Amino acid sequence: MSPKVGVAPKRRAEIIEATFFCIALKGYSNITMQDIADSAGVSKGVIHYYFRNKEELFLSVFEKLVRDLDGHIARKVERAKTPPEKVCAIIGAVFEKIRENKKFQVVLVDFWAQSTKNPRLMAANASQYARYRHLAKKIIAEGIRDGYFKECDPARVASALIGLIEGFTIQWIFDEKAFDLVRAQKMTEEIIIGFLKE
Amino acid sequence: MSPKVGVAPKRRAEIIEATFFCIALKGYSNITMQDIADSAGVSKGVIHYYFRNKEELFLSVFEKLVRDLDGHIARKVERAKTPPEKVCAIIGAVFEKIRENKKFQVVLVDFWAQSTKNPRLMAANASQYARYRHLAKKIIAEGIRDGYFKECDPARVASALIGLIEGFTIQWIFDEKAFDLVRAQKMTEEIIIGFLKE
Amino acid sequence: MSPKVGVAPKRRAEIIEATFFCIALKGYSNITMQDIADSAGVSKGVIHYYFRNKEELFLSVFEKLVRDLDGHIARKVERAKTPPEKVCAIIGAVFEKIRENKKFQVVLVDFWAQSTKNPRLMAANASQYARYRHLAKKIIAEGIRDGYFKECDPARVASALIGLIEGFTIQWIFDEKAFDLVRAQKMTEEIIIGFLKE
Amino acid sequence: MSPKVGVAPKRRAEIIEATFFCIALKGYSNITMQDIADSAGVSKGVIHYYFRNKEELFLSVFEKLVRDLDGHIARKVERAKTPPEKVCAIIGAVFEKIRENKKFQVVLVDFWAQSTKNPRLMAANASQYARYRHLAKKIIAEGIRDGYFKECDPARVASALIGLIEGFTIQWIFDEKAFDLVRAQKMTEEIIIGFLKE
DNA sequence: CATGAATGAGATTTCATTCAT
DNA sequence: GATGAATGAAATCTCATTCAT
Repeated sequence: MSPKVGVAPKRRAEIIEATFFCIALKGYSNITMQDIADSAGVSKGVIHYYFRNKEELFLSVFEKLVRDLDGHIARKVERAKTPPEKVCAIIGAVFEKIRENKKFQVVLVDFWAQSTKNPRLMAANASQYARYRHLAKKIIAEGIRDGYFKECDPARVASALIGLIEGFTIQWIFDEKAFDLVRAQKMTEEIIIGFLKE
Repeated sequence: MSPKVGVAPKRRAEIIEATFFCIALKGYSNITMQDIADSAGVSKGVIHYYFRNKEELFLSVFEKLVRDLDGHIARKVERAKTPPEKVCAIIGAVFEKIRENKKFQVVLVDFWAQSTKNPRLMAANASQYARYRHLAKKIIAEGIRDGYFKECDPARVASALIGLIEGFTIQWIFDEKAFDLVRAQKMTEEIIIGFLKE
Repeated sequence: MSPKVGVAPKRRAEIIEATFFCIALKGYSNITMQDIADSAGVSKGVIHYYFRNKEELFLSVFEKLVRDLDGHIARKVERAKTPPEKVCAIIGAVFEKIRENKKFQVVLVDFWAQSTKNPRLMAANASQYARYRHLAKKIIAEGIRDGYFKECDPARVASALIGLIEGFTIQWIFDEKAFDLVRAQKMTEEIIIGFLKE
Repeated sequence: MSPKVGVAPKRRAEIIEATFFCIALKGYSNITMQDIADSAGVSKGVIHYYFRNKEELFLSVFEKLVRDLDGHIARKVERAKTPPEKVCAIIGAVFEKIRENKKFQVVLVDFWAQSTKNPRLMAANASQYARYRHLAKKIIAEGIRDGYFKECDPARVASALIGLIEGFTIQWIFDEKAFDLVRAQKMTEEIIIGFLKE
């Protein structure tokens, strides 16, 4: 029957959210704990009460990011029926996420850069992409088996699929006006589905 | 450019080289001027003699990086004769560069991340990709005109080409064993040339 | 004494006990209230309920320490009959205490060091040793009067007695294997009684 | 021909000296780097320029302390001729040091207390006393061999000698007025030499 | 040209203490 | 009585930059 119980998880989430916005705004290594505290509307001490240190906090932000994207992709893929639809679901899920919140990709790139110094982050990045490739590979293999796609190496096409998505979004965050993101998404589908169907 | 150019270009180049290695090793925002001084075998003071400040130095490193890659691509493209060969020259140039020196891409990603905070870097990144897209677009347009490629939007295919290259290399730096880079290069050619030839 | 005494003496005693163990383990100024709370199995808040602040708590630990040792010595001395036996009782009491619990001396040294900053502690330390010297002096004077000991300055021999005990135990806590504590005790008796009997 | 060369060792020594005074004044764990900086008349940064961190600095202070005392004892012992004179030289050296600078012992006790937490300090303390015991043991053994002292265990008497010295000085720093330090020194000689000669 | 000692602002982190529940 | 979330002051440490020599 202790007081304030139940506040903790909410407060944790708030701090993670605030940190996400700060990273998007100023970049991973330019934020101070004070920035985060101000943004979350709490005192500096509170952040260390919930997170052992800066690295722990940032890792939590990254985990939430990945969990969100994973969930979004999974839900979209689940709803799709045929393998081609599922491939498009993956593509659509990522492009949508970026389109609806450009910060998403900005923060992701920041995490990429930090992984040089942080082995845990490096491993997390590696496993994230491995997971996406694995998902894509499974769908493509299924498509080949069921006659939707031509005979090819599913693993390699999976890498290309993930690569094409990331490659487009990267270019886009540096220059939003370079091309239209919706068209980039269609182009991705066209190229990958085109390649798979012959 | 930067001040005091011409005083001792060799020393300048050495410092830039040392900085490049340091970034690759520890990441942009984890290096100290002391790290760089140690790596270059000079005193801390001397770095400030050649570069106004840390940002100036890092920008010089970035400029050199881009200049190197630009030159490498240009030389390879020049040697190619037909548009398809030229497209493959671009692909080959980048993949080769990464393969021969993984640090290259690592440092590049680091610069990407820093551009959130640094408008000059953001602009430099944007213009780099714009330049590559422009080069690719020109070649593709030429290919369409000369009947090598099917009718399509050269700009969009150019974006896809650059995106696919970057997407592959990004995945690779997180996990070298995820796939073979030479095969990724072939896959890129296959997908893009396949798409262009229908 | 301290406020709120009598509210729950058992809880108070538990906290003092836990604090004693923490000091022995990590040292006076390296412990946090959290350490103590964890060790006592209570919440941080409760400590401040029983003790105004950290200093008050630490002083209580010191007081208990001294009270324990005083009682132990008094009981042993009381049981002894002749002055030489009483001198040996003092020696035996302290050595026994240290032997049975090395932490005892470790914590004591820690309190010594803190007295530089804390006048109350300084006074407490001074009075503790004054008390022991006084006790020893009284016994020695009695021994001289009753013909057990040769004519000498009881106060000075008392200082030497206390000094020899402390000097041995100090060396021993730094290196248990330097010498055997039982033999050190015998040596103390031999030297002091030998000196007193000429 | 670089400037300011030669300043470094002097500055290092100054900081060590200032730290020593601060410890004597406020105690090991109550000093801040700012206190030391102020006392040394330099900026906070300078201290970290010369010493990696607080622990490193404090260890340097301790080393200097020990080095000073060691040298002082060695010089006095060297000048003495017979074993009894050498024993008195050890006793005199330590008592003199404390008498001429009470801070010496205060700081030493502080280091003792810190050794609970710091294994390096613990080892240093242990080795310091082991060294003193070894020196005393050698002298006593020599004295026995040459007929100056009665047959006895030199190691145990050495421990007693060191113990008696430390025990006296400890009591004295808590209460200067408890007894006269010169008389304590004489008492130490009387007791130890008395014991050794019969 | 070159050095490296010095600075000082600012970052992370710790922790005794308070207080609403 | 008891909890643990919250505070904020203060401590350690880092580091780009300056500058006398």
